[in-house]
Amino acid sequence: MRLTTKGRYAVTAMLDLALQEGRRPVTLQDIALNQEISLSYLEQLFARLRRAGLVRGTRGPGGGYRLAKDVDMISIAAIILAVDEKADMTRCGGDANCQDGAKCLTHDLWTELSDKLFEFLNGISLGELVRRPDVIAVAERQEVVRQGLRSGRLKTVVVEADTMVSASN
Amino acid sequence: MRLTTKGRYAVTAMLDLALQEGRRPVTLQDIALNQEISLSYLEQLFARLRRAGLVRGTRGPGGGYRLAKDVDMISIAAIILAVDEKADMTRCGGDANCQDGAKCLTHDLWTELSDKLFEFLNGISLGELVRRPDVIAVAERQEVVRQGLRSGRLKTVVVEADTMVSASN
DNA sequence: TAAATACCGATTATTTTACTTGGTTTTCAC
DNA sequence: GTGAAAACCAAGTAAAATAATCGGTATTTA
Repeated sequence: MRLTTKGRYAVTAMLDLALQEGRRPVTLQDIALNQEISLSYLEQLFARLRRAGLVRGTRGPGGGYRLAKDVDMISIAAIILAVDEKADMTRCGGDANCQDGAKCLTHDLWTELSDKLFEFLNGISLGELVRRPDVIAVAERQEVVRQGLRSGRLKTVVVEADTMVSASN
Repeated sequence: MRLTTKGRYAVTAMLDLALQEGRRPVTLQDIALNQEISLSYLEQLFARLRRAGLVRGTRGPGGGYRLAKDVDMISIAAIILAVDEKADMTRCGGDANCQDGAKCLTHDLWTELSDKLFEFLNGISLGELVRRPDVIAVAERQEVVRQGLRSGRLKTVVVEADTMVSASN
């Protein structure tokens, strides 16, 4: 189990998707603007997420990405594993024998810790994070900003968004 | 909160120290052989660990490193934070405002997740890992191997160690 | 048919990780 | 005191991972 900014990008992007489930698919362009990350890098990440069966992409105008499963069936661990390399991290080649034949103790201890960490992150789903009470309001505000970004009128729309929020509350 | 091989090196090295608490200090040379990692890189990691107040070094022959606190007072999280850079990972510069003035929702969600992860790793101490029942025996075997490494007779000593283990049980 | 999107592969730039080198200090044992 | 074993230190380099760039093709909608 590894956890780097790469994993963070993946998780936050997936959160982005989760926050808009039921609406139209989310484009990578959207996320790229949102997350301030290059479009092409996102494509690379989403290629992995798709291969891992976590998202489904639809092409053409109005297309984008949707979650491939229910938000509660997607764990943080699954997302991180999807974008990480083999995540070997053991240098003992997987078999529990290293150090010239003697069993590697610290390796075992690390593996145990790593397993605990996996279980922990595997126990947290996207749904769990997204269903927080205070999240909804901000999500709606973001939806407005998002539409603004799409129409290309950034600066002004942000201001409009602020007003519209107090209206929609 | 980040978790890379760098963190793993630090944690396993600290485990190495924890396993030998009460005996003579552990030299980085020892750990370098054990962990198959360069001595100088270990020095860099231990410089951070020392600055973080997690280990104490004593110079001269017979010197080495000891834990600066009780094994139960050293959390995995503390070790990882010690060797990591500032671990910013937010790209929002710490203040919770980003995305052109609108509050960054996914950033908040990530922060929350990251906090949970920290608490989790902060709740696990070196002592907790090291006190596992099956650990003791292997630790003793390792002690023999370790002495062998010091005397430079690696191959033979590993075989000896195996016999000595069955004797010492 | 044009535009918007996913999808793809190769290359490059940047950053981080890990190693190398060549020291100095401190301390122990002789 | 002298020599060796260790921590300590700093600068530079190599290797790997991360992130960005470029230049496309394939699909779908309007």
